[in-house]
Amino acid sequence: MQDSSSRVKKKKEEIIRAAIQVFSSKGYHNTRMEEIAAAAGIGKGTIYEYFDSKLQLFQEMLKNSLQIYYKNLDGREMKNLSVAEKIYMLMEAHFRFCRENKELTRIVFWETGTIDEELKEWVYAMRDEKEKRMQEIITEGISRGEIRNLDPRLVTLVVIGILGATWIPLALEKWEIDPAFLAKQFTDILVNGIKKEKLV
Amino acid sequence: MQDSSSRVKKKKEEIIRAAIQVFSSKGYHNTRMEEIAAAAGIGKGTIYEYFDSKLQLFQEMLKNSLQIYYKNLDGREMKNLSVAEKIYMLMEAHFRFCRENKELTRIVFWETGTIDEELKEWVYAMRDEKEKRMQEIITEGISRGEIRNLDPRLVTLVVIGILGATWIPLALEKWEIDPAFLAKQFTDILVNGIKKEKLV
Amino acid sequence: MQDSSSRVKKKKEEIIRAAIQVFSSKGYHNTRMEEIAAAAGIGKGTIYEYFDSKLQLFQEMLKNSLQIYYKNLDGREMKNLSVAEKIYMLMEAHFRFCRENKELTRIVFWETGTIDEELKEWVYAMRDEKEKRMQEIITEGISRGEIRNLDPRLVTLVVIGILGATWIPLALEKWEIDPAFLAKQFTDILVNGIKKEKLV
Amino acid sequence: MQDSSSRVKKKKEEIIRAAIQVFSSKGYHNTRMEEIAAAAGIGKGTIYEYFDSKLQLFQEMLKNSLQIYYKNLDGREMKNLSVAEKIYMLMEAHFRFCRENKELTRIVFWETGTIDEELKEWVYAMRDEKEKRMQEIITEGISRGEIRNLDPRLVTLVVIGILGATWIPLALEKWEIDPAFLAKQFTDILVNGIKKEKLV
DNA sequence: CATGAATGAGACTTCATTCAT
DNA sequence: CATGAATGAAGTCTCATTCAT
Repeated sequence: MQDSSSRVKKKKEEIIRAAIQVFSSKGYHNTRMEEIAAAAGIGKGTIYEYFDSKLQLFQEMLKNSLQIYYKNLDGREMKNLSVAEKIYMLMEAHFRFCRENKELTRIVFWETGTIDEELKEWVYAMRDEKEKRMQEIITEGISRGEIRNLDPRLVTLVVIGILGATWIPLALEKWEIDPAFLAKQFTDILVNGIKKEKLV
Repeated sequence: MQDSSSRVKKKKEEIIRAAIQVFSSKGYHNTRMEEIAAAAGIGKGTIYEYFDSKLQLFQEMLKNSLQIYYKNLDGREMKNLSVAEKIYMLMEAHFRFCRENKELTRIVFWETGTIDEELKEWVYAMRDEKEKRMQEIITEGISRGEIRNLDPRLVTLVVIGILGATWIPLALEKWEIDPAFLAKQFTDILVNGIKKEKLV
Repeated sequence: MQDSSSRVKKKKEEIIRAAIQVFSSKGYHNTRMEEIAAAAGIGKGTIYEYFDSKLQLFQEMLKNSLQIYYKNLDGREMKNLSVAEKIYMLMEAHFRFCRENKELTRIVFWETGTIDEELKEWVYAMRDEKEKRMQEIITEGISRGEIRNLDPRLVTLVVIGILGATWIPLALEKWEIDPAFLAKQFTDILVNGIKKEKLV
Repeated sequence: MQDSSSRVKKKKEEIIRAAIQVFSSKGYHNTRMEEIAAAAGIGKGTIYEYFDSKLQLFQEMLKNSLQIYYKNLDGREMKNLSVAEKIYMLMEAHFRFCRENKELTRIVFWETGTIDEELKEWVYAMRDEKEKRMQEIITEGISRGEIRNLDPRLVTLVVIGILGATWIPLALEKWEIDPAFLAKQFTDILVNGIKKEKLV
């Protein structure tokens, strides 16, 4: 039972891997099930043994990818860090992910139009949670006196925006730039802007 | 001649208006020609009197929308303004556009995947030009001593990012916020970050 | 009354002339009503003032063409001629017609697939009558002792065949050959055979 | 490999068989893909697994049919025969084919309008070759002294004409006549002419 | 379990025909 | 009468999904 269950899980992962590859380069609507099957080295019909439909496969793959992405952001211990350090770590993790997982990145940031209501809710919830956590970081920074008294949502939008604008050159073009450097620069721009007291 | 030409132009505009409506809410692939025809209050075949194909209609509509958007950004005289003022005006124009043209906004920022090579070049050229103009603003600011010695591309990405992150709540959700206020806040965050000399 | 009737007839003839032109070069199914209208220098809708439908226009045109063709064959007085002379005259008339009316020729010999049952009957009747008249010539020749005791139908098929095989190079290619010479040769072959030495 | 390839070939043949049936009775333009599918006892989409388009199916079918027809004419050994005997054999083969393969005959002699440039060349080349071989027979007959000094092209046109005029009653009507008898008669007419009394 | 041949719903597009001007 | 813009029926083709092997 354990055995059969894990074998199934393995096969699903293989298919999802192939799906990421094809979906990310051609988009949902221009991808044919046959192409995914070919990329996975299996027969067309086999996909339907593991997924109900094209849409369900796409959504499972998207969920999967988002989990990997968000897990990547969450991975580190950030308890005792300053706001600047937290933002830096978030950005660095994002940029590195984009550079190292171009296909996943495209999936995560692109085709969010192709999702049905149920998944949409889940995706939005995930996004919201991410934003909420970031807002908490900002809010905490304000209350700790590290940050000027700004609307946390706006600051969050700036951070989200930076991430959203930067994945494109990183994942679509071949912008070979050090994620750490990039994060440092953006943090510098942002933090010196939102920091309450400027060092003289 | 004048007459017939302008009648055709008018009809094309009507169809494009309907196309914006439907495409922006359902996306390219989930939109059927029949729906656009219905939205335009005409018969299915009539669209083909004015456009060669679904793709061509989409592309003409996209080009149209982008022109309106970019024209909106360009509209103002900005010669003798400071960098901060220029950024403010840009943002304010963008936010107001997003609030007032939700459908157009979705078109402009969303479905850029569904474009053939020829149009892709045009779209990218337009985007690049926008980025370039922004970089020039930044670069000028640096040389004028208004801005710290930062990589202009990175600063540009922050601005683009802010615009790109903010259209979503403005055009998809009903975020009723004053564009001028929003622009002021973001400019404040950004400019105080990139400003060379900090007030003591 | 007379006036209006003759004006209508004139217009119909103009349209038919245009129809012959277009149909003969593109065939029935690849011809659009708009093309015929353009060739006639009138509006698309005007055709429908004079003809009920595309099919009816085609059929009227075909009938017209066939009448011209058959009239051309019939034109001469052949009472007191020998069989050989009659065959010669028939062939000569046919060949000349083909050379001088290439479009009509293509219509008459080509698209006979595109005719509905009613017209089909008419066309077949016309053909049959032509064959019958030829058979009569042959039969008369036999009874007169000019021709061997052959099955008139077979001889007729040979003549029909010669006409049917020869219109192609004459009307489709540019075979510039004298119709009289051609008719003379074929008549010679048919009447005398191709064998070199006749057994005494 | 062999297996799958031969299965595909078999299926294509089945579809072509159905296509011959439907195309030959309704013509290219009046035939719907669905009808061919129905005639083949398969679904509409299945045809597209084996042929790219309606046109391609038609052309492959036509090529196929022409090959069968021409192969049928070529089949026999004719080395040491007289011209008369060669013509007889050719005609007999043609007539028998028309009687036994009415549908194929209609295809071969009818719809040659619906072919694109590439295939047109092939069809014309095939036709030309057939005419050329016939001309060679005639030319040889002349040089051997069996035939009068006539233009071989004209004699060829007579033979082609006989074949072209005779397939119609054989394949469209139900002319139940012995092909051998028919060929004998036509050969007799052609070789000896129709004139009763030969001048000594 | 795996497969891929078969399927048919569904979308685009054409063009004969209509009808308001 | 003449027109051509508008129409929608009809036909081609695609591709997600099924199911017999």
